[in-house]
Amino acid sequence: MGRAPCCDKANVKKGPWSPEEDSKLKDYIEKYGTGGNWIALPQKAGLKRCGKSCRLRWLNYLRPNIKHGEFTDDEDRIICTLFASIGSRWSIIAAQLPGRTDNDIKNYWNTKLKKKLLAMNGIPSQPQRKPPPPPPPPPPFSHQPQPVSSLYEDSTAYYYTPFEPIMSSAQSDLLNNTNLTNNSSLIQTPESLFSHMQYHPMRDNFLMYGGEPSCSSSDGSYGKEMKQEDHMGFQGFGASLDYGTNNGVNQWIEKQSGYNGECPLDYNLEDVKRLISSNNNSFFIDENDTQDKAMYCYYY
DNA sequence: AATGGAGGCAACCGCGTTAGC
DNA sequence: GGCTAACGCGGTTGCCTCCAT
Repeated sequence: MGRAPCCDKANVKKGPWSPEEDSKLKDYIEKYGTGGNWIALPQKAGLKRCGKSCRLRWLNYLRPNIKHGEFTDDEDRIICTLFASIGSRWSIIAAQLPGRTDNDIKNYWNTKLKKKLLAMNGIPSQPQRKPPPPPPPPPPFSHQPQPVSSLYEDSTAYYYTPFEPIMSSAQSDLLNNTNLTNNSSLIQTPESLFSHMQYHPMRDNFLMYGGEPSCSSSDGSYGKEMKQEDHMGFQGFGASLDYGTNNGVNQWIEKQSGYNGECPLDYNLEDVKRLISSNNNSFFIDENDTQDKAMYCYYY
């Protein structure tokens, strides 16, 4: 038995929005707000649309202060850096880019930025090679012995790479043949990154992202406070982060997830993540440490 | 000028999560 | 605590435009 439809599909208009519909929706929301109920809104506003469709239209297009058009270099950097550390969590990334929506960023990444990054490193956007043969199934929780990762530290937070590269020899070759360190313009230091992001490492036991309501289609949910008890996993490559309690200390906990297809990325995407993360030497890490790193935060 | 392919983007779909009862 | 409706998110689809042939 499938999920009940959110609306009566037969009596709902689909497809591109007309200016009249836009106007109706905008006028209604500006007058009455969303009322916290998107399902009921289209009827009240005189629209033959699904509530979800109205919500998406409002959040991605009609809302005030939405930015359309070219992304700046700074925005490119933030997207790349966050993608390397948290993957395709577009709503979180969008929360760091005022005026941008997650849909916008997702489209931009998929159509332009990914190619731009690959091109910078001389990698064709479509794989020219056959995918490596599937690795033998690893024993449960098998993982290359890893040195204890040191942490990038500032006064309040630590940054750590959650994705120790686990790669096939072909992938390794790819990286070795890729001169990344000369092409790090898309990458930046945590200091500059977080200063741009208005990152608030700690405020009254809440982790804060963003200094103003975001334009993500999460309706600002990621610009809101994340309670400590929230279990928000930051998945990286080969590992993920969970916010939880360890020995009575609330902290981001690294969880090994292995390279087993949980992250259904194609090779290009993985390549990109490695390209970015392998560049971490120049931006995410303690200068005195040579290990790959990304973001990892402990809070006390 | 016609046509086919590629790229870009808006919108939809389905599922996990959350909140209210 | 369980159920259900609604929300939020990421992946995917489909349409439109541009460009090369």
